[in-house]
Amino acid sequence: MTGSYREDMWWHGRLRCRGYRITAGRDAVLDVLTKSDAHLSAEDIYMRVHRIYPGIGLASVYRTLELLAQMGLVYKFDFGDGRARYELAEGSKKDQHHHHLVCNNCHKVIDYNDFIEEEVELLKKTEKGLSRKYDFQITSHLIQFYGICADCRKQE
Amino acid sequence: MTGSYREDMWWHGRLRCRGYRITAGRDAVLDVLTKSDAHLSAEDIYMRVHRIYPGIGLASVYRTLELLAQMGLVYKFDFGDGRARYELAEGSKKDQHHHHLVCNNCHKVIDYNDFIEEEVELLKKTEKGLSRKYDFQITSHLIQFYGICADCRKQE
DNA sequence: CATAAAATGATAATGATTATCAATAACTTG
DNA sequence: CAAGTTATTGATAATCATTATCATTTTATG
Repeated sequence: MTGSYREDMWWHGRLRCRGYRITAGRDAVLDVLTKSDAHLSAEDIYMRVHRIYPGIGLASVYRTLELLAQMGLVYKFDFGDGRARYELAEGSKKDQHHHHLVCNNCHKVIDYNDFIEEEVELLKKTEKGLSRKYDFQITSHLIQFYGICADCRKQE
Repeated sequence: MTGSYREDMWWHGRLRCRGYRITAGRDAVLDVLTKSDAHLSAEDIYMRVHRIYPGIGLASVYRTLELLAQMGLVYKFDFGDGRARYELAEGSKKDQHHHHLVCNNCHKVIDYNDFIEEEVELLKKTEKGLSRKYDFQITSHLIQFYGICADCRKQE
């Protein structure tokens, strides 16, 4: 009944309609991102993609991630360990909106979605106000908390 | 009447009590940070410090900034242009608490403090809740909005 | 299938940040 | 205040994530 609709192909239209082409490498990167739930670096992604599509080069992974981030399909984060981390934007998957708790010591990241409704509500309002006041077209936001995780506190 | 108290020496105690030494280089870096109101990169700071204290090396600027950030006297930001940006933590100066609006295109940064009271209030509450739930000692937070500034929108 | 344009892989280049290490300066103690 | 201990420094080499280059291969299209 569902015809030829493929759940894992939702991004094809998004790419196509902007003139980008569908390639095996891009498919593989998105596949890895869809199936992983955590904060992968470009190299993490490269290694995972390499297993299912050995032909891919690291540069293409970077290029794809850059493109997807530009399009808003992927979020790019800096958790302070010297390399960017990527995750699929929500809306595309089971994932719910969440923010991050980052350990300044071991750089571990905890996802949380407590208080998210209130946060998002306030952010929406703030966004609207800032947009008008500063004539700025806001497309996204970032909230993170920093500190020391339980494990790191024990060790000292 | 104010005796020998020097407004520009408030950080000496903070360093001393942790066993760090007061040096001309550190003084100069803090001086530059205190007098500047914008988002300087390490090299920006190096160049400005170099004018008043030519002996300093770039590595020392990096080391000092790292130290100050570690101590919480300085905030370190990533605005997406490939280099870290630093500003003096508030509390030390005229500066008021503010957050940032970052242009994804030209990487310009606008400071704002509209809605700050509400934001801070919510953050405080969230912080408390997260601390308990995840056994995480939170020391700071980050909020940024991203989008396209008015100038960049005109140009396209 | 032929064509034009986009995308790729391999790799060199870039550039911010860090590590190294001998020399120097800051604090401490007598 | 001199001597000693140790943190700090400057110069520079090393690191390493990310980008640029470019000849070659793929993709989409008619």
